[in-house]
Amino acid sequence: MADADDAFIHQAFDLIDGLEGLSDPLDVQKTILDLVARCGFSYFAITRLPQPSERLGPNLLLNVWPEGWLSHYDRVGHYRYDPVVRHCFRTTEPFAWSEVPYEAAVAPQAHRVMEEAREHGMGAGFCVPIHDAHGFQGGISLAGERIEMPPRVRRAIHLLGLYAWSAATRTTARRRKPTGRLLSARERDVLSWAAQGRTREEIADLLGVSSETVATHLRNARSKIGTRNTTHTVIEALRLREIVL
Amino acid sequence: MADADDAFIHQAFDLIDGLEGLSDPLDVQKTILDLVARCGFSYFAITRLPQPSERLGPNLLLNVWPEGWLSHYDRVGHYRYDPVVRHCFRTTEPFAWSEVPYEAAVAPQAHRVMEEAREHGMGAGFCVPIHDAHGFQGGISLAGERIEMPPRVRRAIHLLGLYAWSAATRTTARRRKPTGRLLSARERDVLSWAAQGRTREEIADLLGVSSETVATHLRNARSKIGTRNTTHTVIEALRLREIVL
DNA sequence: GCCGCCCTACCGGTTTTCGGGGATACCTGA
DNA sequence: TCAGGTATCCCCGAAAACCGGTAGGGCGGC
Repeated sequence: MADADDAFIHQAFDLIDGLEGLSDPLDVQKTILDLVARCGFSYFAITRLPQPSERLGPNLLLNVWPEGWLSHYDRVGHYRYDPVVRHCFRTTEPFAWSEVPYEAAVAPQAHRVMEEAREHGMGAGFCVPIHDAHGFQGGISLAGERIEMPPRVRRAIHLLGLYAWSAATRTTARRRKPTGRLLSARERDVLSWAAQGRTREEIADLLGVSSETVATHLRNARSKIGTRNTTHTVIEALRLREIVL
Repeated sequence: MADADDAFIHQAFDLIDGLEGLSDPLDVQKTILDLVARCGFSYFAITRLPQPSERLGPNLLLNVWPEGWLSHYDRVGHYRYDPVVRHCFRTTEPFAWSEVPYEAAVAPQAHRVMEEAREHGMGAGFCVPIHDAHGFQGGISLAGERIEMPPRVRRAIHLLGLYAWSAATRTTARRRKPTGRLLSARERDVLSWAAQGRTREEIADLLGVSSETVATHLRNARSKIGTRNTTHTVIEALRLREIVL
């Protein structure tokens, strides 16, 4: 048994070595699925974190899901209630779906997501959350009818997930649109200064425009993001990654 | 050579298995140092991310540094310029110190940090950044006079670093003070609502106090953090982890 | 018991922001 | 060509935030 585990580990390391050379995301996908099939995984996805208003679909870097699952998931809006997604915000360590705590009584939608996943042939799953300096960014999800994953194999898959993420972002980078910005450059400038506590007059001086212009930019940013005041706008712009720090 | 690598990986996985059972941080420390010594590492540390005004010392979970290095590092304020620390904000992947890009010409302080590390017997190093849902949280640093680390070993150390972080935070949790808060509970409440774009009146209603009280809390929070207005205070409070989301 | 901090509350005056109107000019893609 | 987005500027009244000082009650530590 331990021998089988070690064999798996070594193959996972080989796979990680090989990931660097791949340039087609489909190769990444196939290579990984071949290996993890041994643990009972038939499906998997690598995805970026969608914004609350977005769908999951456009944010998937790679995915092999059961027929119709993704479109159903997006149509019903499961993303907002998926307990696996929620758990990604709370932990940095990988986890099995079965380890995710949720109260079916207080979160019926969460329960429904898991039940429907089961009906689609995903009775068990494993997730590796990905975080960076700005917080949660995405994750790797593996799923199957039933899975068997000894501790050491689990850790190998953890590591594999991290490098698979790197490989997936790298190989899909060029075909992603340049992050469909919501705000204009000037609006982001203004909000960045506002985040530093500057008043309109100060920002106007810093940017070399009139304070009326700054007010207009703030107003337009507010209406674009749909926020209530400057503080709210700055926070949301940060969350939407329109501005940094 | 590959056999030696595989032996290392095998032992690293054994070590990770063993980490879960440890309760004394010094055991964690010794176990890890024993293994990585094989790559030429003599020193290492596991540290939380200090706030810009803080010193590194109190944030170290575990550390085995050369004599006098830490006190020197803190006294000189190296933390603010350390290019290794800076790089942790830019990447999620582990990296060797030698891979950190910095311009000695434009960042003389950064150069000085690296030169002084070398003089203290740390000619080479390796760092595993740790991120969570709130961004960069800390890292594992390994250092030695000269190091040898084949790619597969590097990845094993990557994984080891992640679990060492978990073990270190777990085993040192109880002896850490409850994060010396700057703001009071009420001030944090008020700022959390302000981050959602609420006005003083609305917050007053939500908390069941008068809007004058809310104004006082905001004023006190401002003066404690040293910020210019509510927007600035909310942003800083987020950065200081006084409030979340 | 006193000191410091927290939570609460009030006031008057000043500064800043908000909301809703405008307006002109440029550029880009349909 | 023309619509739509961007960037710039202006006005004004209303709303909100900021500033400073003041103050009572509670609670924990020295």
